[in-house]
Amino acid sequence: MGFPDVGEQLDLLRKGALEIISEEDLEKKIRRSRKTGKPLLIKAGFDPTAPDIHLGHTVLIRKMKHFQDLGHTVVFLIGDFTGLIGDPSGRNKTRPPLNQQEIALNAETYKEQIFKLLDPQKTVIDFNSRWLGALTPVEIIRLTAAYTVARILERDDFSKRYKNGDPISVHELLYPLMQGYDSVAMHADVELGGSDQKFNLLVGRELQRHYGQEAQVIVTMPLLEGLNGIQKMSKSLGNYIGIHESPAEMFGKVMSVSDDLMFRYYELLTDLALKNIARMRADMDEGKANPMQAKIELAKLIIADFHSRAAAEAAEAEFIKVFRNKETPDDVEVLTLATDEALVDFLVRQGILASRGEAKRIHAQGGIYLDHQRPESIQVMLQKGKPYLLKIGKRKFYKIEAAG
RNA sequence: GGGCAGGUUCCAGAGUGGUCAAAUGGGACGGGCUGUAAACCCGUUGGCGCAAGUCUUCGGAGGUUCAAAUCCUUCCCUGCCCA
Repeated sequence: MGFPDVGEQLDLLRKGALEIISEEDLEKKIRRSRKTGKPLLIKAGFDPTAPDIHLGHTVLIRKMKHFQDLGHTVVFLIGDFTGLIGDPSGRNKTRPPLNQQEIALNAETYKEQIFKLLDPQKTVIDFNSRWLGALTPVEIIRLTAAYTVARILERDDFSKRYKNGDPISVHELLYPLMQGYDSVAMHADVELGGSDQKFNLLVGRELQRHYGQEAQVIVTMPLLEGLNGIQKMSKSLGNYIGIHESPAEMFGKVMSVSDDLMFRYYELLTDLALKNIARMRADMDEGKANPMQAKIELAKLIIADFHSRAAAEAAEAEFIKVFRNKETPDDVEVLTLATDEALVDFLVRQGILASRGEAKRIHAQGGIYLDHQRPESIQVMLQKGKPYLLKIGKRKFYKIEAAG
């Protein structure tokens, strides 16, 4: 069995990609691989410290899957060595080295997550410490000689930081070189990355040429905006949807996205064809379609990828129940009460609210409900043995029951 | 080694002796509205206190002053320039 034809491959690979440098090179490589029957080697690097994949990462993983579906070899590269540096986005500092055990553990977690999209049989997992850790100081010096400071400072975030007078440590300059060397060591044909990786990926091309290899093709994917639609989705910004999250959480988070951002999510997080998405948007603009319904569909598609269709249906039903019909959800966290206690004290002691001040504020704003009523005062005594339904804001529900 | 400029509340960023728990923006949270946890509008955003008020906070440590985020000393960190 051979590979699909060249045009077909290119079409799929182009979908959603921001840039392919260069398409001619890619076409050439695909053509050759078809002729020789040898799959292309696709590289995509991941941070070893954060095996907590969110939807932002899946944009890239989905593209890996496309390559995989076409019969190419996808290498999920864990940057355990480059992780010591931390990609110089400005925020990251040098990280404490992870030990073997931690790395192995993180790798396992990664597998469990990425295999929701990728085929475990066909995915190669590798670690760049295998070759980077084996480099001698002399080899490292030779590597650093292959590139100039001025060129590294061209990198967008370096140049910004440099102009702003923000600190740049020497080891950070090594990051692009190290990542580029990975491509050399692996003889990568294609490297995938987010658009913020473009510079690093290009360095890979140059280093491969420097070491006498054919340059890799780079494919960059857009960065997915986070839930607030402003910054990119990231764990540290707290604007993400993790793929391990419960269907209910995913559903709620998708629904909280603005209608505009919804289309973006459709584009990057589903396999829906672009023209269908465009039609959906047009229908909505003409008032023929309802954005809420489309958002519900999106949420269901996403949940089906990481959980199941059934879980998606259940999450929808629950959402409608709670937020449209304003009923109480099925699963409510149960808290226990051992003795009579004033409401405020209970809220703070349980860690539901951070302080009595916060409790007071929220109460004053009408955000505390006890048995569907806004209590006169947060000093009301909760009586042991009596069941209560507590609601904070629109979406935090608790049942209070007697202890034991 | 020398000179200069900086380090502020979740983030960005004002403030340069009292009127500062500290402008403004972002984020977050609460309310209203709604077909959505969209959009939009309003409000809140250090602790304790019903409140008046009080305590802690502006890189660290000391000091001056009735009074300091604001002045001084020193230490740490960052940037720039010179060597």
